[in-house]
Amino acid sequence: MPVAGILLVEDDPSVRTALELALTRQGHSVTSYATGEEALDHVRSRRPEIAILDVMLPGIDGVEVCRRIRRLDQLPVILLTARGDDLDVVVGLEAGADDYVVKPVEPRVLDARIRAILRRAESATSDRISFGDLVIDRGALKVSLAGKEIHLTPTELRLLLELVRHPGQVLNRRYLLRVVWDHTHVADSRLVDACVQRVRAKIEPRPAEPVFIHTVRGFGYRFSPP
Amino acid sequence: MPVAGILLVEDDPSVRTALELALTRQGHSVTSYATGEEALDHVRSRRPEIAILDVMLPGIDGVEVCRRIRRLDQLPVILLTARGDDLDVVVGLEAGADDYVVKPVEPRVLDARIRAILRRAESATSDRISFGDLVIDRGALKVSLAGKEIHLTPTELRLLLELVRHPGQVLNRRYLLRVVWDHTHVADSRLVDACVQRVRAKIEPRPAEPVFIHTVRGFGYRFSPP
DNA sequence: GTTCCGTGTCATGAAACTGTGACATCTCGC
DNA sequence: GCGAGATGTCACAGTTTCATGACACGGAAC
Repeated sequence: MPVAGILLVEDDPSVRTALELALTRQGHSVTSYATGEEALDHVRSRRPEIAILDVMLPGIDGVEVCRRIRRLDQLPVILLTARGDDLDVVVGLEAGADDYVVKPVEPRVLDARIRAILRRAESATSDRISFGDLVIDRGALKVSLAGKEIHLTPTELRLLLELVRHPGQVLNRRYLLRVVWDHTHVADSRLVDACVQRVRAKIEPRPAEPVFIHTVRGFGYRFSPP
Repeated sequence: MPVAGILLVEDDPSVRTALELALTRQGHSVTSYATGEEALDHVRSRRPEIAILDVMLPGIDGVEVCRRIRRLDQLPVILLTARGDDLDVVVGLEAGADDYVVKPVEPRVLDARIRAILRRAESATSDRISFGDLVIDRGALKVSLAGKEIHLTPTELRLLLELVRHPGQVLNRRYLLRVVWDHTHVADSRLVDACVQRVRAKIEPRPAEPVFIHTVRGFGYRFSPP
């Protein structure tokens, strides 16, 4: 795994120092700033591999920094949001963030997310990803199973792609509703379940015993290759 | 450290046997083949955790096997190359190998490389913590003991995660009721105890003498690794 | 208009989960 | 050793959660 050049933006000095220290210990090379302006300069001149932005910043806030970074570069971005601030998540993802992490964050968790995203960014050069018989072509938006092409509807495809984006991770229904469907939906609904069933019916050899999309009772669904 | 399912491909029977024996002794589970074709079949059907490929093979050579494995899966690959053959190394890394080892190889060295790569692969996708034999993956919401996956129900999992979040600290029943259950529960019941008992039954080798979740009489429970 | 497709909702039944309370067992102070 | 209080153990039924299939609605294609 490559040692990453990380750009960290966090205005609280104690949090910033703590994170910088922790990430350095994990083997990353970190540069940190307190404001978005400095960070944007850094992106332009130094080309870091990944940016970690606190959402609440003086001056330009983290989401706006994320948006401007997107205009400059394909740099992966992780947003740090205050606990339970759902709105931030929606806006952040819309601004093009690759992931978000709720503060206070454990260094171990942040490190895991960084590595996952870097790995994802690495493998994103090839638009095709395969899990055994299942091949997903993200460029052509085509899915095939054992060489045979499978037709997925737009919603089904978005759901599958979102699950595949986080292989092995459990994604809960609220998150899926927000990301796969648009913003405001009734929380209590079996909509996600129904869509998962539809995808399973198409990609699972035996939908009753799924090998790709697993149900995690009480939490959500997890994509993990057989 | 997890016991790895290793796929070994080496056409020289004496080298193959020697390596297989050595790796098995180090605690790995090894399957070996003499040709790339058999190996690819194995990857498709059995999903090993890591592949070790000799570069010089009859039929499809090791580098090509590596390339094809890459198309199938994100499986880590170690290439075995003959001494001093620089060209192989470059080609091998281009084919997507994670590491290469020069023959003749000392089992101890090979084992170290294997463990390093597995550790990397492990921490790359998910955040997990381990306490001895007990491994808790908070991203995948999976718990395993001595490599064997353990199924916990939602409440059991929430309880365990809460205890693990505060290792070494005593958490009282009122606190656990509030955090793990929804605050609307009577303080005086055997609820917490029953749930702790259920978790113990699953993760403790000998539930009667717990090594993970300890009872602190009069106060509550404490998670502390053995 | 009609037809077809995509999608959200709902009813149903099966399976899994969980609170409860009775009772057993343990621990500690005496 | 005894007793009281604390904790462990267990079974079971009510509840929750999910899979499944049917259905209705709206929009796009024709």
